[in-house]
Amino acid sequence: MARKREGLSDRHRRIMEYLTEFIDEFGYSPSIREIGDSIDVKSTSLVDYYLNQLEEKEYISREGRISRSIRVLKPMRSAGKAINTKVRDTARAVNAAVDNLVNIPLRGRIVASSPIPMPTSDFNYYDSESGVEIARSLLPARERVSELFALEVQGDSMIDAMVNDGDLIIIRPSNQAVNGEMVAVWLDDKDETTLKYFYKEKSRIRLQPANPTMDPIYIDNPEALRIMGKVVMVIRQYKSEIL
Amino acid sequence: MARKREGLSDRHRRIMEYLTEFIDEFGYSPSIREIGDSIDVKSTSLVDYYLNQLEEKEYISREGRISRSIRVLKPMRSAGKAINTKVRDTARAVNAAVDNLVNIPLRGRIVASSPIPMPTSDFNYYDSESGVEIARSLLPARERVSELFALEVQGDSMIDAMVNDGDLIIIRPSNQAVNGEMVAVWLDDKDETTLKYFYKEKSRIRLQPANPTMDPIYIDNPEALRIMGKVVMVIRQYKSEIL
DNA sequence: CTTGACTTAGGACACATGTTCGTGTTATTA
DNA sequence: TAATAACACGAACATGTGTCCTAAGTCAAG
Repeated sequence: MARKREGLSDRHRRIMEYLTEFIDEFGYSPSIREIGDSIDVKSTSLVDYYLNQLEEKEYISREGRISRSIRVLKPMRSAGKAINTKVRDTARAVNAAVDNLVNIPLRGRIVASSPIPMPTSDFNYYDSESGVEIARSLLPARERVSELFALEVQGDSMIDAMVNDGDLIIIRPSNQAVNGEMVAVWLDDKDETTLKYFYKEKSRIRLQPANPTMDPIYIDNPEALRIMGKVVMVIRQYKSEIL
Repeated sequence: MARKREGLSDRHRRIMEYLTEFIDEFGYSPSIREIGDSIDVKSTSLVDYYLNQLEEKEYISREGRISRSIRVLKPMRSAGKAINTKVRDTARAVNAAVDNLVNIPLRGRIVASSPIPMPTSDFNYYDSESGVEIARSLLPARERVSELFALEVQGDSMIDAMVNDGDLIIIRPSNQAVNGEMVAVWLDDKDETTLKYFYKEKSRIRLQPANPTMDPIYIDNPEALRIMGKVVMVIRQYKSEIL
């Protein structure tokens, strides 16, 4: 059993999954004792102990002395067993369809100087990673939600794409693009990932920065460019210190 | 006082509004006594009585003996009209939607060269259908959702705030700010609205652009600056032509 | 007027639920 | 090995909270 102070222990993760699913199903949060049962912990104080840690790490929030007041800040769904995965996925898909809510897996960070971490062919990489919840109404009508994934931008290297440190970008994997689409591309010669508007011209490819004050890049050799996916959305959150 | 068995009485309506707003704001349902206070009813039994009627009419659902387990099936806001027409779906779907999704009114466009259209003191926010739906999990924990509104940015004039033409910005009205917060301010001398990080220094105010390559603006006279609100989120959508 | 359905109060009651304290156990580090 | 921090249990406690019983006021119809 791990004893490090950083990160979440297995118990923390199971609690987060239980909370996420419980609230998703019933619409209100479970009691401390119910949480205890779900992770085979007998004493309410221990659950309280874990909940305080989760609150500390800002995975949940709750109001003192108020029953069932837990709110999940970073939803976490269980990967489940291989068998259950499909069921759960369809269940989630159905839910999402009616719900208007989709959960997009957060696949890590993206730095300009390295390639985009793509989904390993392995499919149940939903792992107990936290995801980003998006209202379906914000996405294009027929977007294939199940393919989407999210990345957190690290560093200021994409300011010419009007993307800032800490921004979330939501991407649909694809190795081709239509003119005018915002794509994530890997440039061989520059050894970096950027976000640009894609335009195929007669004999070259033009990559246009989102920032209108900046000049386009021209690529003559189509081999030197690898399209990783299409950018569907960029989300920037500002957390206020005090409320 | 009406005595018809059909329809909702004024009290019913007030309870529904209270429930809708409370759950929208806190993410969990109020207790019977809290509901009682909100409509000036002292006895819990009377509230229970009303809640049973509302449950009978399928305006809410709740679990026996479980605290704060009320779920709103037909959301109702102060304006009086119910929003969302797709409420006829299964109770569960609606619950999830109501709990996890918040609808933020889209109040119009914002141009750098004109002040931010603020909420008319009048309370009928929810009149227009157009709103932006956001998963609650994307917002700060205790954000007072009911105050938020969204604006669509028009023009390229805010690129130094890393905000593009067509972006949605979500704002919480406020006339003051804490150091480090991203605020929407109106600058008297420049006659324009901008989004900047706010820093109050000894004798002046520093407005720092989000774009790290750009220089800050210094304001010596605090009167020349009007804080309109705090920026909570920026959303940029890329619609792809073909799917 | 009488009846009965509906509405309102007040409060007792049981138990659900968050909090806290004391104690013991396990792992990490000095 | 000893010390310390993190983890774990159980029980006592206070109070939050839903339920239910009694009683009474209000209004429409017979």
